[in-house]
Amino acid sequence: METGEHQSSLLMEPLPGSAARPAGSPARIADVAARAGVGVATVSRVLNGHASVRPSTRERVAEAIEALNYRPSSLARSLSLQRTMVVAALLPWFTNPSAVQRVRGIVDGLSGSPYDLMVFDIESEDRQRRAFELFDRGDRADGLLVVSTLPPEPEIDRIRAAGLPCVLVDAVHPCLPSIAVDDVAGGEIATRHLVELGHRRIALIGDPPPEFRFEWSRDRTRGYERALAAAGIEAREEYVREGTRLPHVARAVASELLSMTERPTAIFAASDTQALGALDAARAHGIRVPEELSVVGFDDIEVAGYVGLTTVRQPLLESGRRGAQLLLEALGGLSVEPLRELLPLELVVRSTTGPAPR
Amino acid sequence: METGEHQSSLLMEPLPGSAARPAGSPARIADVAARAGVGVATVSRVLNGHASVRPSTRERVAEAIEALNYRPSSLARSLSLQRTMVVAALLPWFTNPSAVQRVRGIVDGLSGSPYDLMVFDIESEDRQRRAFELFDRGDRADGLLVVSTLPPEPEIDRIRAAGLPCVLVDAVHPCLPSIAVDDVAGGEIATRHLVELGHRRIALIGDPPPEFRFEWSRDRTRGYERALAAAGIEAREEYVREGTRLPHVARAVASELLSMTERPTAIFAASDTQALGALDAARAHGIRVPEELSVVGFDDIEVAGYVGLTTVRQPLLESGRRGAQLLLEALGGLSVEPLRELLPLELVVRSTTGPAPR
DNA sequence: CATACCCCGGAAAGCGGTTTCTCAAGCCTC
DNA sequence: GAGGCTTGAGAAACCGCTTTCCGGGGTATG
Repeated sequence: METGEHQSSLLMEPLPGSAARPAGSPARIADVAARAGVGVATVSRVLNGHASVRPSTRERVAEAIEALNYRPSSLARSLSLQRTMVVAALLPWFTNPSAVQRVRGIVDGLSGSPYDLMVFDIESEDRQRRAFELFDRGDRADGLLVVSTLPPEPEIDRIRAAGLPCVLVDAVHPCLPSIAVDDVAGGEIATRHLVELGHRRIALIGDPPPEFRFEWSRDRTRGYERALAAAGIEAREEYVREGTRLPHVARAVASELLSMTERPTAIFAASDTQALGALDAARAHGIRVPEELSVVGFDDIEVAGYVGLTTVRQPLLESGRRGAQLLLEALGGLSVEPLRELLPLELVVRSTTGPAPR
Repeated sequence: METGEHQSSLLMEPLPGSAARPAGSPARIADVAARAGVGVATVSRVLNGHASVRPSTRERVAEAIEALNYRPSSLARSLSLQRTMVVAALLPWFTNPSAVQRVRGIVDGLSGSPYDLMVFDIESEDRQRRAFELFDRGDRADGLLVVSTLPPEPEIDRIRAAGLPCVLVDAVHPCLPSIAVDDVAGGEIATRHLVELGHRRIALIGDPPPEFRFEWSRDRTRGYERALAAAGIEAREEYVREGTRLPHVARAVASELLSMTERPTAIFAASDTQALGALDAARAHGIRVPEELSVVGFDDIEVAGYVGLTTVRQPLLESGRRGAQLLLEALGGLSVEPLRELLPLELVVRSTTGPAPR
């Protein structure tokens, strides 16, 4: 008796055709094949419109697919094909206004292409690690857009080793193509504007030091210092502050500045978000803008227009679009050199800057 | 001679250990196993901390992993495990402010959980179809959050058939748990506010008819009509307009309203975005707000505070957070009934509404 | 000294597809 | 009517990992 089921395969084989599976689980290609009375290869051929399948056979397969409400597993498909038709965008703080704008550009640049976009948040160190674990082998996505952050060095190695196309947006690395702006120049433009308005006591609110290896805030600071030097103004350490972009943090930092005995007459914020915090703080202190205090931001996010914020505009949307285009080219087989592409900056003067108070 | 290589496997086997592969491709588990002189099963055991592996063996494997810079393919892993540790959020217009806010809530609700979030845009019909093709079998993500849209009916069937946990946010369906607000009540609140200020000629700017099976705009319209009826005000068809949320569209629609011979004294916009468009249009027409025109929005997005827009606040962030929580519960094995959870609404009066002009 | 048991670790069977290889028909031509 | 070519379709290898199953070698026990 026992020996009767030694191999078992012959006994089990006939079953899987119909209701043999846990019932809850979706149909597999084998189920379809069984129902249509053909081999799995044929079903696959029908699915992918490959080669020649006799119309009558195709019909039978189509019916089986319909009847079983079958849809191939995109995961298994990707594994087999070594291709996902997905590109991933990895970005920290992906809910902040400028990031959103870049994503919008990416969506735009990808529209019409056969690739789908997956956006991945890497708010924390932990998520960052996990994001790269998911994507750096290139099996979850065919291409990567890394926005406003730099992958850890080992990840860069892995990405290059895997031959995974990757474009940086708002970040720069010698080994990878990137879309960015000249942050030093940007810092200079903003600061020079203030200098030309007669300001001498100019403060700066920057981002905290490189979490996520994020360096542009430092570059903007360098531009700020350079512009001050050019105007023969002494850079005062106590006028340079750092804080995250969280609204209340930015406000608190600005508030400190405005509480100083010799308070600045102008503030250059490394982002519009922080500039808005500064405006808030000024209002709270009863300081009039721009009569008593000038504020310049950076980015030109949508709100900036609404509140009349003077700012350095960078083409956020364009950066995403361009990054997507570059990535598509790389995916299309064109070899993209680690080119550093710079987008233009532009001072947008609105109503938060004015002549220095005398 | 020919017969010598009949099976080939014995001849080929020894090679894959080292440089046999295309060189560009990342190491596989077999490569690690070969280098460590163990079987793949052992490598897997080491990777997953499973069962007992002799320390010395573990060490050898670890070295091989290190040397080859190996990382398991998350794709293959998911296929084998039938689990991805990823939840997907599908949403249309995911770059619009209220959606962003909800996503922020989702991120928040998921933080601390072992699940990663993938955000997927379904701007167009096409993308929507593709998104569900990717996710409805549950092999790309373990759970779904569908935001501000309703999956097509066949997709809902498939999702349920696959036993894929799915929570709706800002949308309602009898078969799925959902987080939403009472849009009818919301429309009523906004409109009643205007009525109480003495307005009689109250216009409405709503969303275009159900693309993506999106119905709340209609509900808000119903609330608007109900409030008018309650006040004994005749609903005038020409005061009810529709348009997308694109800034210039909203502005154009509002502009039409403001050009009417008997123009409305108040506008209720079905979203803040559209309300902002209306404010823009008013400015262009030289119409003072709120003296000559009152405007009420819906959502209370961040900008609303900055520009002083009166609006009906819905807990955007909370909706995302709650949705994520519900999904996590479902993923944890708790059976979540298709419960319709309603979040509270609140009128926020700022400076764009005032007494009707006499 | 032989037997039982435990600890390790290898072989192999999935997971759900795609694709190559191979072979059986069917058709055409000479 | 036989041989070559095309067409159609199944078997099996493969994508890269997990896990079950099973056997070999060591130690403890009778």
